[in-house]
Amino acid sequence: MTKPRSTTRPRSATITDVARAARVSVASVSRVVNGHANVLPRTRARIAKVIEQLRYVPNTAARSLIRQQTQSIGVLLPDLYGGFFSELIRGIDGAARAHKLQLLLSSSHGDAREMAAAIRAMHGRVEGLLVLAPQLTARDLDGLAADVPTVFMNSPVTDRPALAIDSYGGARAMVRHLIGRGHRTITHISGPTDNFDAHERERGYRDELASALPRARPVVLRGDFTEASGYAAGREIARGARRPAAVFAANDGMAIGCLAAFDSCGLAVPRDLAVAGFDDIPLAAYVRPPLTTMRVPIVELGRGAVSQLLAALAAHTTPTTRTLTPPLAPTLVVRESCGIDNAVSPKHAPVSVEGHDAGGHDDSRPQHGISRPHHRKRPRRKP
Amino acid sequence: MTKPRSTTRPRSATITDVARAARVSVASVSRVVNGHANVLPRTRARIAKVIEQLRYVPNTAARSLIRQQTQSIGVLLPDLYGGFFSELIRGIDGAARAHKLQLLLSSSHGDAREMAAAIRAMHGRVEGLLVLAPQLTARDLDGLAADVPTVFMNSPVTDRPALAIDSYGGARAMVRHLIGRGHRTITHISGPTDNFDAHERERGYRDELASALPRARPVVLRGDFTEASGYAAGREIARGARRPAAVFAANDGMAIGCLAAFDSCGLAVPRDLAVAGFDDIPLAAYVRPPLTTMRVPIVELGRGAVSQLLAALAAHTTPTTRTLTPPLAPTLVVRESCGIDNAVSPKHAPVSVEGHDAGGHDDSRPQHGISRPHHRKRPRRKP
DNA sequence: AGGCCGCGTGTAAACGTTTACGTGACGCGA
DNA sequence: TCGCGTCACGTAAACGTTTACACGCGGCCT
Repeated sequence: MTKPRSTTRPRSATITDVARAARVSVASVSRVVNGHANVLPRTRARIAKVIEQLRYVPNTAARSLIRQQTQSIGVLLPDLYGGFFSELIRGIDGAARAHKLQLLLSSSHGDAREMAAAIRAMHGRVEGLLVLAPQLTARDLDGLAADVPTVFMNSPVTDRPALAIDSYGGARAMVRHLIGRGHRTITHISGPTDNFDAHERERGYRDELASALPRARPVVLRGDFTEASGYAAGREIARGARRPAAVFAANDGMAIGCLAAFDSCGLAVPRDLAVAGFDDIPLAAYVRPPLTTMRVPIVELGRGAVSQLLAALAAHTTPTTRTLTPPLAPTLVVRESCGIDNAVSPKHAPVSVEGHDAGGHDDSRPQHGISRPHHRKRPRRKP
Repeated sequence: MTKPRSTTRPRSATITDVARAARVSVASVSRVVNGHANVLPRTRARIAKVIEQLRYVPNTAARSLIRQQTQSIGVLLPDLYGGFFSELIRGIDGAARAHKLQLLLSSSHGDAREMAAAIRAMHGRVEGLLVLAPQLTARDLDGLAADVPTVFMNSPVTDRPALAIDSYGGARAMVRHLIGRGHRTITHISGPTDNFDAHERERGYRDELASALPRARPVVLRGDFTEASGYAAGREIARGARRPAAVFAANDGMAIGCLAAFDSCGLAVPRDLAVAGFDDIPLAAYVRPPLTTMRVPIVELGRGAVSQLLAALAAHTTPTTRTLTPPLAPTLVVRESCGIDNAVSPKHAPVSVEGHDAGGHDDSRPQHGISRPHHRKRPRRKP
């Protein structure tokens, strides 16, 4: 495959090389590199020139070793599939970059053992950890990353720093909305059994239903957050004897699968039944009909987690203290999939009619309301 | 926010601590840690026990320093928005994990200067680099990561190791397909001007059109790979005087935006006109109508790039040699958005009718043809 | 004029590993 | 019994930095 022109790469220049070439000690070079004040201008210039010539870059390992810090944080995710994770990483990456931190990424962690192994592998490489592990129980999490500062996201931890989306409240809000639109029978498509968010959303659905419509019976189909599982659930609903007035899926992917299933069965949304999702992934505004959903501040979740981690690090504390950061509230985004109000023009640009919190606008996420390319913040680079 | 129980974290155990506690030298501890043979079973056991007790983990920085290797690779992406990147990272992450490599991720690099800065920041932290920079020109790329082994993905490099998707060939295949279905006027929605893939796809469109329909005039609307820009282009097409028979968007996101626009203008796809995309992102099968597109082996692209990098590293060579790895060929995936053949059942599960290369199945990507949740490889963990 | 301070620069220790080499004990054949 | 090889283990150098401290020099104050 490759032409074997086997050129052995030369060892790159060290601080000693620079010192020798500039006829100074390594200390002075170090001072110049780190921008300390007490170096004579002409000495500094001479050293800088040599650095340039030799293309010297300080060895990170040596620096980490002596300084006892790595300038990087670790991110552990269960998976990378779907719109949620890329948005989350975008948020984390942005915040990390702003603080000049490198990001060590690791995904696909099923159970607690895999997660523990990944954490061990990061030991010493990172100052702290960001962990998203909704599939782990409180028991699993207990003592998991005990000796490295860690912020858990969307996890059932009670005694460690954490940051979560208010899935429960969001689900209640959505059910309330659906009931407010007159839907009396609402079926829920839930996420994986072992998933904390899935559990919270289902709980919100059940609670709101019980409190607002005490006589209605909850109906739950189990999915796994994929479009395919939503599709399967949709087929089942369409075939079923008593078709519900509305379907509330625990995430947008399943809602979209559900839309596809209904379409394939000849059911029209929202005419025959309503469909709602959760997360407001970027594509939710572009499916047909546009999807009513709960917008989750994903990018903020990432940013917030980084901030919290930095706070813990700055305090030089073992962050075993429970932070009181309130969960991030999702906001209702009303689109056509649940029926459109008389007033609102039904067939126009995929503009979101914002719910409660119109102020919670996330400026780092591509807007999908505005359609002209030149209105966009910055052009995307890849398909 | 946090209860300020300011517990200063104890310095974690070093190899010296272990050696002292086990009453051996550091050398023996090192031997045990690294699984060398020449240590007596009972000594080994004693040391292992102490390691356990002290929860000793070798300091990565020190190890990197002495071994001159970091066990990690860097990944540089222009952005993280959209289904393409998360799939790519999935592929890279999987391959990296298989080789016990850590992943250092950095995104949002607009121009060559930002990219160079990011590369400098990774110097010494990584063994090699994976760079996806379709927005950089050959000039920009020249000498960019000169002293660290690098594999470029989808970039116009000629003298460095690289791995690319055959965007040009894919575009030609898609146009050929559209023409084969009888469409005589085909409009192209292209990607950003400065994007290599966008350029290649447009070139493929133009060339195939010129060769198969010499009398047809190419029509190109410029987008930026976002759904919003596809939506805008779709509105423009719908409003235009001479509506084309088909629209070929340079990626799926724009095609989906386009579908939304047509729907909002009362145009039916594929009845009134056909729409095709590129990439086959997971959601392409779930929009209405399901999207005909070119499936790009994204996960393989990631895996392949890792393999190539490892090969370069193993050879201890400066990989300034041009690898002859052929570009990865996309495969045509025919769905309903371009009209369905008489034979094929039009309204059923969103099954893809595979094009040429039915063998090129990617087993690590969630299948969207199979709808039952328990058929899935593994459950997804997060919304 | 002598002492002191400040400043630029150099020396060397330290960070936590890995590993080449040395050392002593032990077994075995001559 | 002596010599040699093998084996377990220890000693210390090396990796490339940062930084506390030492040092020498010049200028200012008394």
